[in-house]
Amino acid sequence: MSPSAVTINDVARAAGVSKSLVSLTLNDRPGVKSETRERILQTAKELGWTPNPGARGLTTRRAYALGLVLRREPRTIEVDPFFAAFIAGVETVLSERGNVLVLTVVPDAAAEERAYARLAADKRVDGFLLTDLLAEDARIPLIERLGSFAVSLGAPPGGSPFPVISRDYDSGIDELVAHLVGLGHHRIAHVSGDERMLHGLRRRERFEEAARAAGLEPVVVPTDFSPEQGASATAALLDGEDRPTAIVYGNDPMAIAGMGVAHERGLDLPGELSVTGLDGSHIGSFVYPSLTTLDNDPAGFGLAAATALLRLVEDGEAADVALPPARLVVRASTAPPAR
Amino acid sequence: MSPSAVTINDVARAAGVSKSLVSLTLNDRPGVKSETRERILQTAKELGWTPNPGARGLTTRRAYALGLVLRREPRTIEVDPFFAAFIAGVETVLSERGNVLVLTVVPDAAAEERAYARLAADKRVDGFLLTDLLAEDARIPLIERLGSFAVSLGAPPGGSPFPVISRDYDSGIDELVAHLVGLGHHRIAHVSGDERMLHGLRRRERFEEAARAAGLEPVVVPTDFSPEQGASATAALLDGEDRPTAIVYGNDPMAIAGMGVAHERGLDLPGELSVTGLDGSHIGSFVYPSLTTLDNDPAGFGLAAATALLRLVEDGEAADVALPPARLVVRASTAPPAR
DNA sequence: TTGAAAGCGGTACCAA
DNA sequence: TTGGTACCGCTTTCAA
Repeated sequence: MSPSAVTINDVARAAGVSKSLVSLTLNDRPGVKSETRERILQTAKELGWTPNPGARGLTTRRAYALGLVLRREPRTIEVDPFFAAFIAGVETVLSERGNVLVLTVVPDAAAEERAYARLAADKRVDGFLLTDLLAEDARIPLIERLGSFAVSLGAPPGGSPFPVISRDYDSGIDELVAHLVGLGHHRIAHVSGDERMLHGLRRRERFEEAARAAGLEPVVVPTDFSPEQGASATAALLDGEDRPTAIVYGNDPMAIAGMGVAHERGLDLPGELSVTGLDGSHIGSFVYPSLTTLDNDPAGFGLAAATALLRLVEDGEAADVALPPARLVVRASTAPPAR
Repeated sequence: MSPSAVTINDVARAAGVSKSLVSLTLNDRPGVKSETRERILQTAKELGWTPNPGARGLTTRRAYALGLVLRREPRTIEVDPFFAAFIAGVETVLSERGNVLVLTVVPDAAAEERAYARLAADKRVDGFLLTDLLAEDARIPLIERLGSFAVSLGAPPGGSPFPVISRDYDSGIDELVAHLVGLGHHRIAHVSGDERMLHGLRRRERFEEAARAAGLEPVVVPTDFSPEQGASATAALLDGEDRPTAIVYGNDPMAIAGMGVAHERGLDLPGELSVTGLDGSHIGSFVYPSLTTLDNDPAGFGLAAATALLRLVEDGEAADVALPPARLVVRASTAPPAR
């Protein structure tokens, strides 16, 4: 009934050979006469047989699966625009290699640790994709201790035993600041994301460097990357003295929330306030004014990360990957300051 | 090294019993003296043993995993705000029962069918969570044919052999229309979502009924649920004659895009145009004006769906579930028409 | 180049 | 209440 009732034995019998030969053939191993090999491949296809990963893993000690554990506040669980495309990128690699993605969403650090430990111990996955990297990320030593593998999006400052997939965002931030300065802005603020996160911190640092290099005194309001805090940071900036004429937000959702606050106060955007996001999202092109931002390539990240991780799992080693640098996407939310 | 090097044999040896007893104990089966049972449980805990799902599944014919296949246009892959919380809800159920979620994102119908077939044939999952239900959804007969299980979010009109998780949205739409009518709106339009999708169609139908019941002539512009089409539908409505004073969008992202278009045309919101979303998203409270919408409970859906599906897989049957009705969330984007 | 048999980590049946 | 053993589907020696 269930189409997969067919096993290696069925194939062996139908092809008139032993299980061993079927196994050797399927795994592209030498030592099978090419006629036999053809016949086996043929009948396997006819029967629609595909090896059972569970049974296979019992001897190969593989799960043929990769894990992604997302930690998100239950209060405001809503995943960044980044992830759908990231997962789709991962998927393109996995599906053509018979692997699968195991996704887990956890509410806090304790549950997170349990999730990694459980997935590794039960051999549910062969390795992990590490996103939202923290400066001192406990997951890296944890995964080492668990005897599993990983790749990280971004390079941990302390170094990592695992491959790193990175993308130059610094030059994009330079460009973005130059763009604003070129428009005539002198008071530029940055509503930064969670600075315990590597990309939040790095963006903040680079923003400050770029601003100073342009002779400006950088103003930074740190947040946790949530729209809420993006909104309150904006309110603080707009209600304070020396109101900025441009605000660079750590991500698009915060920029959108910030625009809401500015509109609420009756400001004309971008005339009285220029805003930019970061990590360009789809919805960013449809708000008013449409959002200037730095693009990102979540699918590219997913593809590179999955490829490297699979390679690490299979060959025991894999190289770091550097993706093409982020690019500036100029839309309608930035303009010369009206003054 | 890897903590899970410990197997049932290790536990049996350490407890001084046979594998069989360990297995019986772990599966809460009768016929084990309670002292022995205690001793086994104790040593299992000490050794940190947890049964290997792959090996287990070999005889039980279970994967101890559920599947979620998402079909998304590669062009504009960005997943609805619904999914993160939905998955988190699923997770709460799965994690405490030693199950896991396998997530797949596919670009088109062909890949989708392959994904279901593969997941089922390879016994990677015991059943599927069906979201974004279509009016005539080919996935239901497909999954039956594959000999697997499913639960669907929403009730297929043709009926379904699988449990249905549903939530009354009709009364919410009635409330929403009544809210607008109460404010004094006479020309209310609906930018509907993809009408091949069950919830898109149902919302449209109910909107029309509610409008007619209030003595209004409903205007509907169908879309595919994307912000793009939300934007272009809005442009068409605003530029046409007999411009509506209120627009009900099929989801929040379209409403946000629509507000962008209205702002771009210099309209004052909500004075000159009231707008509402549907399926309340987090970001919707931070745009300007903050979005009136109908709430949703993605986590509740996830919890109910996973519970029912697991029950179906284990007991061969599970009842339908009706979640509490959607409620109106009135925020700042709706007001009396200025005229 | 091929087949037989053992073993991976469990479950299930049967006899003790 | 217990232990022995066959077996799940596949990979991997090892002999033939």
